[in-house]
Amino acid sequence: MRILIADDHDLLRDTLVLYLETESGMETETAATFPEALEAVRKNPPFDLVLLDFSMPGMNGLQGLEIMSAEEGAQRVAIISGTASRDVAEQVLASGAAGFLPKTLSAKSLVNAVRFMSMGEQYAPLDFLRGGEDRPAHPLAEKLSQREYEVLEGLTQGKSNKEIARDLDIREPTVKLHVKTLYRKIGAANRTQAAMIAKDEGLF
Amino acid sequence: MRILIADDHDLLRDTLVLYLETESGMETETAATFPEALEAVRKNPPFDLVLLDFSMPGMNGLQGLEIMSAEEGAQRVAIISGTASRDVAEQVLASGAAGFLPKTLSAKSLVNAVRFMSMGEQYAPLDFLRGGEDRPAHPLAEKLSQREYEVLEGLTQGKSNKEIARDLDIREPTVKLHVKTLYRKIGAANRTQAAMIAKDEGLF
DNA sequence: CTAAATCCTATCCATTCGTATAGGATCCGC
DNA sequence: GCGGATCCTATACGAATGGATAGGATTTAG
Repeated sequence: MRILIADDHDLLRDTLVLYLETESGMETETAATFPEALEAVRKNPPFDLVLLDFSMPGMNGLQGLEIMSAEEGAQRVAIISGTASRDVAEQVLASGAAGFLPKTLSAKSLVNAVRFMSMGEQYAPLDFLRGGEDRPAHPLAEKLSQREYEVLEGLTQGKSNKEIARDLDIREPTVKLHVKTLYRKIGAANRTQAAMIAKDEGLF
Repeated sequence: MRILIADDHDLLRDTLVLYLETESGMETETAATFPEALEAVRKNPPFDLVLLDFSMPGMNGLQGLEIMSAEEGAQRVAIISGTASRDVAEQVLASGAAGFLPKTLSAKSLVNAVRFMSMGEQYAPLDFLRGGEDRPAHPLAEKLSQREYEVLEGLTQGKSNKEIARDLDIREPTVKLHVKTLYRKIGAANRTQAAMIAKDEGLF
């Protein structure tokens, strides 16, 4: 069982290698950047499982996942992330990844997850995905209405009011109202601040 | 030697505990949130060193550091972070923290750093602080001129062009030019996107 | 049912933003 | 010294944003 661990955090790599090799007898290889990971997969295939950090140098989020998934030498690809939200996790799983692992997982759970995934299953911590179809119970998000929350999401993507209106199928003046009211609720002075606040709070 | 490790990433806590206890014979305690850490420090003092994750629940960046530093039971406080930039690291050290540890550190370096700090020294990885008085050698930041970089910093703080102009002591039209050119360089369509990109890249 | 709360829509207007365009200053390599 | 590149400044204008205000629809509490 060969595993490639790509993460720019040395600390995390050290841990994973330690646990996976000693406790599961797996063969591990590591990379600190996305290009390094790609090189490893091409020069030294095949890997049963490739673990990619969602935010590491050269990895453009989902884009890196797509590229790695297309590699011959990478049987299965999973994403590991310390900051990503439920939204991102769902996108990752929808893209056909073998799994999504938040860094809040314990070492033991992680080893189990890796075993699980290398058997061909798709893994994600359930409590991470739970919460119905609406929004997560976030301290800040709770103050916003459904619409305002959706508008805020558009803001964080740098969209204009017009684009947001189109996406949500409402009129632009309405969007502007929601924008203004959500500024008050979260304490932002303009759209950029609103987006930064949302980002800092870990929404989206 | 008693150490408190506060981080919402189970994985990291497991690692640190493992390394510090087995390799250094230190006594460790853990917490997953800032309030938990505070409680531990109050109920079970004293700790020779408290390691705080810069972005964990309840910790408001530097604010959490200040609060913990004021605690009797916390002899020394250090910050550990996976995303923070050089700017943040400098602020942390300026606030009198015992050290700043990026998560890109290897497990071995980290154990050494903890030992170093618990001897009363101030620690930070040199290559993290190096780079003179200008900007870090960031892949994205390198493409920007000094001015553009400064303007981008203002953008990430949600400032208006006028405010940025005042802060940098240049005219507003100039700011607008810098804003426009940096859009092209980093691939942003508007100021919010520029701010989000800068944030994602870990600048500031 | 009535009233309050919430959400969607809308108009008006001042400010800010984004872009085009252009002249002048400074520093560099040749 | 003389291009050439880079940076700062500036003007002008259309587009987008932010704020005030108000009416109608829907839901919820009493």
